[in-house]
Amino acid sequence: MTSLTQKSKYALKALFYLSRHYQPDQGVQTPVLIAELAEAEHIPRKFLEVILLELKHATLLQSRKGKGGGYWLSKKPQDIYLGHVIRIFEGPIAPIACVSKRHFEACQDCDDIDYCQVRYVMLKVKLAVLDILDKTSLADVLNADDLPIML
Amino acid sequence: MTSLTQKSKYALKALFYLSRHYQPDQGVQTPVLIAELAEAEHIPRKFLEVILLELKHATLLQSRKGKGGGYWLSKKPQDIYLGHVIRIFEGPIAPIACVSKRHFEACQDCDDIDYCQVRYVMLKVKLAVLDILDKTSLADVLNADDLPIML
DNA sequence: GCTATAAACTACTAATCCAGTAGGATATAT
DNA sequence: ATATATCCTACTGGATTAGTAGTTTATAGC
Repeated sequence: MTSLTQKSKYALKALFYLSRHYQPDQGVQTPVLIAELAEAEHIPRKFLEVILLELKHATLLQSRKGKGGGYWLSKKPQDIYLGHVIRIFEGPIAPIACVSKRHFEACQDCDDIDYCQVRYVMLKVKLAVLDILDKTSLADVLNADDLPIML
Repeated sequence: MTSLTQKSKYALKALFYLSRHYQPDQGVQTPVLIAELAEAEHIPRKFLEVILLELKHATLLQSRKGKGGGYWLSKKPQDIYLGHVIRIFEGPIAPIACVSKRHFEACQDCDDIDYCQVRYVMLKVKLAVLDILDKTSLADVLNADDLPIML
């Protein structure tokens, strides 16, 4: 349960990398090469290409082709939320479709959706997850003061 | 992300059903037929067979064959936690293996696991989910006073 | 002991998703 | 023109999901 795909993980790693290279006080950003990013984060290059392209189509990134080209964030790291990123690659963040707001779908086997015990719990899970992912930006994580992680 | 399989959902529905049929003050429980459960909860019968068997092997259920046979809970609904059930069917409840306690595995692409931003966030997600699933029993849900659900 | 009942078990399948890869097309700077 | 670097489409092998089919074993009642 609750598993993150490699694709989403790579996307987040790429965005964190680009966030670290973000220049706050300049309008124009220095592009980062796919090749550089792939090597630095140990992401298969061709796979990363596809991922960055999807992020661009989702308007989180901008790019330029040819010499001096590459990718950069289209907005500030504090304005990019993890929930948004994950939704791009994995669709709705809901353990079950009947608790999704925008992609709601009722279970075929459900008699009374308002009293379904499974739905009751999964709604709580969803809200707890969204409370993290939709409130945490790339910048929040980079500036976190409770690091290193201790399990 | 965070998606529940049909199998887990059916398992939970079956357990809630058996909880409703649990007789608190008696040592001996009245068996419930697979066929009855399948019809009442609209679960494919053969699939449910497999599911109940797995729950039995996980010691959450007991059963008897032949006439007068069926399935019943091997312990009280207040002693069966949702996290346990979900782990039986889906394995570890962790968005990524590097935040799992018992099934820990490091990412191959990770340079410094203690400062990994992805891991940092996914640990928070995991803790939030476990805080619900490992603290909520079947009985807790059946006795919930915040029903019906309002999205 | 025979018969009906009901769970137990093994093995298979079709469809979907995941984690990439291959190869060429297009845009840009010099 | 040429080198550089992104853009785009299509594909592949493996794993997982949601079941189904068919047979075997245990049990209760007569």
